[in-house]
Amino acid sequence: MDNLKSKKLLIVDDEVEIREMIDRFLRKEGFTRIFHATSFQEALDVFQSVQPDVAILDVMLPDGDGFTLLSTLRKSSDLPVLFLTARGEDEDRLLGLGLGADDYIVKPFLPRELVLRLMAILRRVYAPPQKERYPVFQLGKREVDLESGTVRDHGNEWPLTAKEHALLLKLYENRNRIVTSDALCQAAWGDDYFGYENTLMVHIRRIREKIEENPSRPKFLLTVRGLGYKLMVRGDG
Amino acid sequence: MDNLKSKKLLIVDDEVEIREMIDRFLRKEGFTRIFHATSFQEALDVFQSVQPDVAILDVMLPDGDGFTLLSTLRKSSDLPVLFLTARGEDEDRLLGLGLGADDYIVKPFLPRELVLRLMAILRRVYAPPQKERYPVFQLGKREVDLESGTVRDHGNEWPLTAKEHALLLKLYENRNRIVTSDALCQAAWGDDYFGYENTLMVHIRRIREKIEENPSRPKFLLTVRGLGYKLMVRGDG
DNA sequence: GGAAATCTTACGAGAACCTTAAATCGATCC
DNA sequence: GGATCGATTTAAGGTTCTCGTAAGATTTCC
Repeated sequence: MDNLKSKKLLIVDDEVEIREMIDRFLRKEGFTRIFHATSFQEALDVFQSVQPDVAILDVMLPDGDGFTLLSTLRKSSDLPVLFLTARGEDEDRLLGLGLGADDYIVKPFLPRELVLRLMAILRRVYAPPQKERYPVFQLGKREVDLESGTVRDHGNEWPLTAKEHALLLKLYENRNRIVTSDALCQAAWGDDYFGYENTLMVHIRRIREKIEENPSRPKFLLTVRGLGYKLMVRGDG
Repeated sequence: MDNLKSKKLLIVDDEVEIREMIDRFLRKEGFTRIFHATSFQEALDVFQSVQPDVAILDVMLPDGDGFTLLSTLRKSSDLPVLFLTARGEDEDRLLGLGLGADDYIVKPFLPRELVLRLMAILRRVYAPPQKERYPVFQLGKREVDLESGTVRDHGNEWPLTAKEHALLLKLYENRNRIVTSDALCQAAWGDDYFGYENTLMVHIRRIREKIEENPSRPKFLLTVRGLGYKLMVRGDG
């Protein structure tokens, strides 16, 4: 999330107070790379030289308007743009958004709102769409889907609880290797847990009841006496 | 996008210089099929013969006004229209837009602006309707249509509220995966929400009442204790 | 055989979640 | 500028299910 705040911003507005106000507020919010431009021409120059990641454009500029600037920019880039304007009429809004602006703020506005909308744009454009955050893998006939938190086998389906999910994730991340009981406890309870040893065993048992055909003779989640446990997974790396 | 520039334009204005100026500028922008009319009557004739795709109408004409012309045209067609006028009063604007004009430009104007607004109209009217913005999917017997914001089952139909829509969208975007309560709250309320945990639960319940046959024994929108919720959807990827 | 490590099962506390109703908010219409 | 209606939030009591504990059973290894 915070890497979004290291993106390069370009503010184009001919009014110094507004620019400074925005700049101050954005810096207070954690943005560091803020560039300014006062006019249409200067905006194009700065755009060339700094290659900003997002622009905040005033509609009214001394030597042209923001709409025209946007459509000029759009010929060579798809820079995300937030419009800033005193004119709040619907047509203007349509025009701006039709040209491919990403958002539109009418003056006067709350600085807070500007930041929120800006962050929304940055997230939308630059935040990598997180897919497949959790692994899905096969254990013999059964599929362990940490994505949806279930173990499946034909028609059967066993849901995993939060603790089981955390433990299985840790085990899978270290698959085919020994994971100490300490490491497992840490994964499920955090650093500062001092419960009974037995608690972990009970959870291991519960996991085995879901992933093993015969929980008492485990084939995948194996005990390593004196050390911990290991999850044997073949294939897929 | 460029095929929009092959649309037939009709310019109705009694001042030759203005017509010529617009004509020249539009041709420079790539428009090729531009027709002219000088009066109310001529406009109707040209309209009959060339069947333009969009019209730029001056409000003041020697033998009538643009508003009347528009309402005459509207009897037999829904030709998109951009008004051009020296009178910028709000009533005129309202009158024009009320009659179904698509946009309104006050003289003097930047030629650039005219083009932009014209393109905006053309895009709006002639651009192929962009495909569904929101998903429509099946949950058992019921169809969840986020495009129209309804859940249907045979004759029955349940409308979705704004919050329900936002939550269902987030859930569907992450279908078959666990979505944390935090992520759901963020989707429905934004980053800076500090309401009660319970609020989310109440909304989940409402959604279940619409998408589940037995809301108390959900089959699709499932709770994952300690983690969040998941919407189980089969098929379609 | 005996000690240590691990397994297994059952149960209850309490957290997490559900449910319903009432209060509040907000838009729309007289 | 109220009045009204639906959407949303708050509130409070109820329910369910996870998790941790305990205690006896079993396995392993010397």
